[in-house]
Amino acid sequence: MGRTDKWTVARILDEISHYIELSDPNPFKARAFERAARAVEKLDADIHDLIRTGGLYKTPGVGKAIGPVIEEVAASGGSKYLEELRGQYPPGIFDLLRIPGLGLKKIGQLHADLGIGSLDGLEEAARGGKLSKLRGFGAKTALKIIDGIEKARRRESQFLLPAGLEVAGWIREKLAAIDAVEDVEITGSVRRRLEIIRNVNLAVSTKDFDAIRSAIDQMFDQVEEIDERTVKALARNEIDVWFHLCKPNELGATVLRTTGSAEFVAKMGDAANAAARTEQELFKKAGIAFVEPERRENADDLSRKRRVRLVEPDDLRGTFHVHTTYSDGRNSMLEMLGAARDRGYEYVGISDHSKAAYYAGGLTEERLKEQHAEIDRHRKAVAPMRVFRGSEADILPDGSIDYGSPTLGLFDFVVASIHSRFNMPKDEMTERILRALDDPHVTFLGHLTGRLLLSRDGYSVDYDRIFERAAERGVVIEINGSPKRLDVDWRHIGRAIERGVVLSIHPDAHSIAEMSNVITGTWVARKAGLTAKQIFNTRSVEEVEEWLEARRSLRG
DNA sequence: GCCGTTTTCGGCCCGACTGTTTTCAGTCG
Repeated sequence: MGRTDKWTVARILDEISHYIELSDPNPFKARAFERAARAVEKLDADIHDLIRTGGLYKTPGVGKAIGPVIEEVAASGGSKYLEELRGQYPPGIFDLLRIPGLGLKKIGQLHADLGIGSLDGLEEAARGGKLSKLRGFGAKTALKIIDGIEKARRRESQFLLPAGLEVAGWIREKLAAIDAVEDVEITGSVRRRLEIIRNVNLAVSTKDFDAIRSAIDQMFDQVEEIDERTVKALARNEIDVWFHLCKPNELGATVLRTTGSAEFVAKMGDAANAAARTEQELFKKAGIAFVEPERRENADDLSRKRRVRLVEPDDLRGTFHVHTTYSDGRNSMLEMLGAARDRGYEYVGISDHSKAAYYAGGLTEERLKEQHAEIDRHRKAVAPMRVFRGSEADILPDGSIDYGSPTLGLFDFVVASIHSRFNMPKDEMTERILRALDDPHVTFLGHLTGRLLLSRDGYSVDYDRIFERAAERGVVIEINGSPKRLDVDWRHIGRAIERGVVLSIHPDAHSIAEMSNVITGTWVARKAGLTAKQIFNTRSVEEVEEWLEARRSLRG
């Protein structure tokens, strides 16, 4: 058995905490497991070493009940206590959390009183008027639940881009190993880097269709033959995978046609069917300059005479908006700085949450001092990479920036974001953000709408007024590369550029792995047709320092 | 369940909102 790491331990403690909250009236018991999970995540020492040296029980939050659970998980990889809890509930019980307004307390109540443990069961009870019998469940709640279930069902056939990429990459690798396969290309909305996808598409060139079909049959349980050249299969994570088979000299056309979009392909006309082994060759034959897949949502780019070189991840020379364990990040300051340096960055901006973001472990002024001292201690170790001290500071309901003036003056940069009071009317929300943009401490405007793809709509704001003001005040607007945010939406970026806004690609990283969110972020910029020059963090460290210095002089 | 100490129970982390209440519980960030 492999060595259990601290993340496994934390995950199990979190799951136990969830189960406890379902049934235990004492909220502090569940919270104790959660706190222990967070404490384990933040451990510097190896968990096995800690147990051996007796340090485990000195960890704050670990006592005589949780301690043995951690020891068991570390030794065996599992927990009998957790197994026992799992046995008391149906396996899909936590699916119900996808319904807005339902938390663990209410889910526990639904299960205890009505035996509900799945979306189907919940829907039946809600439609049958059974919920009103429960304490705390009224008419509005029943309506909200029915609405929530409908939304959840619609989302069942939609996936975030990374899920599609993972499946597509895995299948491509398997297919490429088959002798009869000449070539295989990922196509469809995944190739267009659309933020939400419905299926995965692959174009497979071969001289032996039968061999490919039987290989696909062996790879999947559910396979459906649509026609002689098209096969549909269901991947493990429920994504539909379409295989488009073709002869080698048809690959160019098949890749083009199955990449889409439909509008783009239609505009290509007969050229889309030309014989070619690659797409590049097909474009050449048609006398059309190659259009990047990200730019094929509509046909506009086809008619352009010249193509611009779209920004690429390697163009980024640094980034901002990186979290650490000082607030809700999972990796330490040094680990995150190391991750930035490993990407070859000239600079990185650390920005943990501000103190109003209490739930995210926002930093008090005291902790801020400690953080700045730690940054100073690490400067040499990560040189020549430059470290900027920042904050992801809350835009408070009145549009002022958390911390206020003297403290804000300590930062090299500020990412101003909204984390509370999401449901303000559009006008008020717009005024709130406009006021934030007026604050000379603000360098970047963070995730503009606060949307969470497939789970939460963003708040409504007047984009054009925001873009105008940002341009006027010289505030850079963030492209948040987190795959579940991708905020601002690429569809709005053109309007920002027209008004003179500068954009910057940030990972909003809460772990080392999430530093690669800059890549997803770059795709957003590419979909909007942006070049490296239009992105703030393609600038050199000297240029960025100069810009930040100029901003500082505005603070008066 | 953990913690601390005023040693053996009582407190534990916030604030707004919503829908259900008639004084509050649950959700959410």
